[in-house]
Amino acid sequence: MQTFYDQSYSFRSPVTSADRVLVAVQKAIVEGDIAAGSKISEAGLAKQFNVSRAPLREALARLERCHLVERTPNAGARVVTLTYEGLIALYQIREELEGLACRLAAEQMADDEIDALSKLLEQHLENQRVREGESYYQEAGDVDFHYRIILASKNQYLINMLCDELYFLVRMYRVQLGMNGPRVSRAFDEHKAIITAIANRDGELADLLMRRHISASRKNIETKLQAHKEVS
Amino acid sequence: MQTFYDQSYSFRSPVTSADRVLVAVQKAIVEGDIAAGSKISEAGLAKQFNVSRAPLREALARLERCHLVERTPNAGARVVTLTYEGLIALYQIREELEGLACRLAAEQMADDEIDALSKLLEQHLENQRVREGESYYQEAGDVDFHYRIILASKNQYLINMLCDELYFLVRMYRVQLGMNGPRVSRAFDEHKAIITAIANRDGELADLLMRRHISASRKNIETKLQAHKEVS
DNA sequence: AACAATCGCATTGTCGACAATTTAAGCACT
DNA sequence: AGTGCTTAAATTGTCGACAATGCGATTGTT
Repeated sequence: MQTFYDQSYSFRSPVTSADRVLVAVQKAIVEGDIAAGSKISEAGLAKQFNVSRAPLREALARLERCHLVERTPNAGARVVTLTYEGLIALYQIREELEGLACRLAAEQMADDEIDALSKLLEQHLENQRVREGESYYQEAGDVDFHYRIILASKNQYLINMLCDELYFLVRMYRVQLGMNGPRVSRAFDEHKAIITAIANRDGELADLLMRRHISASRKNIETKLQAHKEVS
Repeated sequence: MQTFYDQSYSFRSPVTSADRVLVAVQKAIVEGDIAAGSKISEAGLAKQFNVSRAPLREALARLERCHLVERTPNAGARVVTLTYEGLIALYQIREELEGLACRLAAEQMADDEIDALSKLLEQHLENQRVREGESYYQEAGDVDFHYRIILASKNQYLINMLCDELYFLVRMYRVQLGMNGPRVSRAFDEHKAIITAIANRDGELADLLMRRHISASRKNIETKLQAHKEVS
């Protein structure tokens, strides 16, 4: 599938070995293969990926940039922990920035881009029906949907912040706490409404709908996080 | 003067030599001592600061993080150039995020913090009267004002994005394009109105006023940038 | 003279070793 | 037993050298 990921920094094809290590560790953290809250050993990871510590440290710096690890001088790096406060803080910002992205997209998106996005959504709906219950496709589709709108905003800082700095953390919450049930089909409807608003060049409405969409998504994860806390 | 800068990453006291190089190069870029658009030589800068290339590259990675340099793999780093489009994009985001910060501050700021900020503003007004025309103090005062509100939001991502990632670029536009004239005294009035709204716990109004304040600031710099372009 | 390919130089990416700092284990002491 | 100090191991920060890549000049061809 043709995506536009390469327009953002994190999704360019990895050219250097630091790039390769980055995407690998990123995936490992997001999917929980490297446990949340665990300490990261530079020597250990370097050995594991057959690189020296130099490119690994470069990767760590970028992981810090997208809030997946926290580093303290002379003490090393830890994988972040998923907390209620962090989730709220993260989604507060997403509401503002993605709302803005929608407003800008409604103004700047070309007609054929809107058509393409609309078709993409239909396609996702098909996939969803076929692969009922498998949340992976929904996840990828949702990400793709949000990405396209963000890229359509044409604001380089907005693109950088959302696609490179925040989205991996968003995915980490989703992957590790899950998203399922009736929320999935509702998300589709909300996506459709947003596209309609953009197609009508109604930036204000698109903004509002996106904020609600994200707010609803947050509430869904909130309940999961609550359940998760009660267990542990 | 007691500031709260140490709560954000960029303003912690430099412990490692990479930290020292970072703040030095940051200042040099913001103040134009390293020209905008110029290429950065790793070996050259390393020699200039008497460090090896390792900590310098760490510093470069952080400079990229705060959008002061742009790196391309195997080709090196360039200092960013100040453009009209970049200014608009930057301030679009500031409006959203600092508006949010104001809303959160109005909800979460302690009464004595509000008093302190109010007193700080009076103090700035005094300094402003004494040192008429010198924009440095105004600059520092404005930065301090915005910082306190951002920190009061208690949102770690918001604090990180605004204080660590965007503010150096904002300062670069201000320092290199200047801020002066009647805008200075108006900014004071706008600051006062914002504090009043926060003191009244009116988050919605504080949000609106901050957006307007930033919008006005943007317009001011826009004209400077236009004049600057016509010359060159 | 314009263009293409090749070569050489400069710059960036990576490595392994050393220095500095933190952490924790061991020991003395209360 | 618990607490504080001392010391050793482990980890991070830094360095200088080498490898790989990109850029520019030179040369040869049309």
